[in-house]
Amino acid sequence: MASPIENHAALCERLKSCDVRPTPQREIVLKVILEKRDHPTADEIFARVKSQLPTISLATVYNCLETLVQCGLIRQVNLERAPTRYCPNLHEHAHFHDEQTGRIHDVDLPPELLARLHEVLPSGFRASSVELTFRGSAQPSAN
Amino acid sequence: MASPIENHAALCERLKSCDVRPTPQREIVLKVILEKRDHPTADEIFARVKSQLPTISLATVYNCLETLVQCGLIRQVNLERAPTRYCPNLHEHAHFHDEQTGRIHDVDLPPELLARLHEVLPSGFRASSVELTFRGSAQPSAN
DNA sequence: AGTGAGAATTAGAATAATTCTAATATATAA
DNA sequence: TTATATATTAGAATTATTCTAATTCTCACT
Repeated sequence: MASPIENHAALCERLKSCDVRPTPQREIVLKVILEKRDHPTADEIFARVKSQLPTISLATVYNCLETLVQCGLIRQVNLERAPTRYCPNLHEHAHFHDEQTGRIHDVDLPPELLARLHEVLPSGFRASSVELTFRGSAQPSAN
Repeated sequence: MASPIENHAALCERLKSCDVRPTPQREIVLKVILEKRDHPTADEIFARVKSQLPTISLATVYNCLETLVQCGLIRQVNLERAPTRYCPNLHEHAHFHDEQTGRIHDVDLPPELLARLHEVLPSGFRASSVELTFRGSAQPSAN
């Protein structure tokens, strides 16, 4: 049902393919993010990782997250002034921030719409990434 | 050339029309934001305001900014983990964050594109606001 | 014009996410 | 195996922002 459970070898491969040394810490940080399709904060990730590797420090979690974001294995989501959240979904997508519940939902972005977005840029502007965030409320229609 | 200089009466009117008490502090905070088309941080606003009202405190600047954002007289821009910035431009627009210079540029959004964006939301999702941010570099073509 | 009640301002302390520091441990190439 | 660069660690430091509690102001009503 959920995303496939990444095993040790697969996780190492992912890291190595990005020229990142596969340390146990990085591996577990990546694993806990991939195995749940939510948007945890560094603190939440720290808690999840700690249950499997109790000696890890928060600073390491931050270091690992920075590395993983830099090499594109996870994404970073910044909403308002709230703590940074991390996102396993690498497809092009927007975020919907439900103001009632605080929950974050992924919203798929059709490629052609993404292309349209880039077209609004004045000449001379080249964007390497776009961030799109909706704020509002989601009816619990049939979730 | 720049935006029209708001005088005392006009600024008061703006505030009153939002059911906000027109205090000298709010008036000057609003004024310094309106009179320059950039995206200052609270600290920068504090500095600008202080030269005209040296007794103002940073807490008041934060309070004023919160009030002005809430009543829609200015906008808030959150980029990455950087300090919140404030924006006098109330037209629908996106932000382009130049990674080289750190500068923020406003990018106009055609209303029909804005409408298209709302269409990607699954049924049951109602967005009250959209935030669109590009990150990249801007050629200094003919700025 | 004077007054009272609620609202705004103030200085400084408190908070909280994140980054830094410097010492120790680990991974990998030679 | 060993050297070297890289990663991890605990805790201190930083920094934007919020909170606190005392003071001052604004404005509706006399």
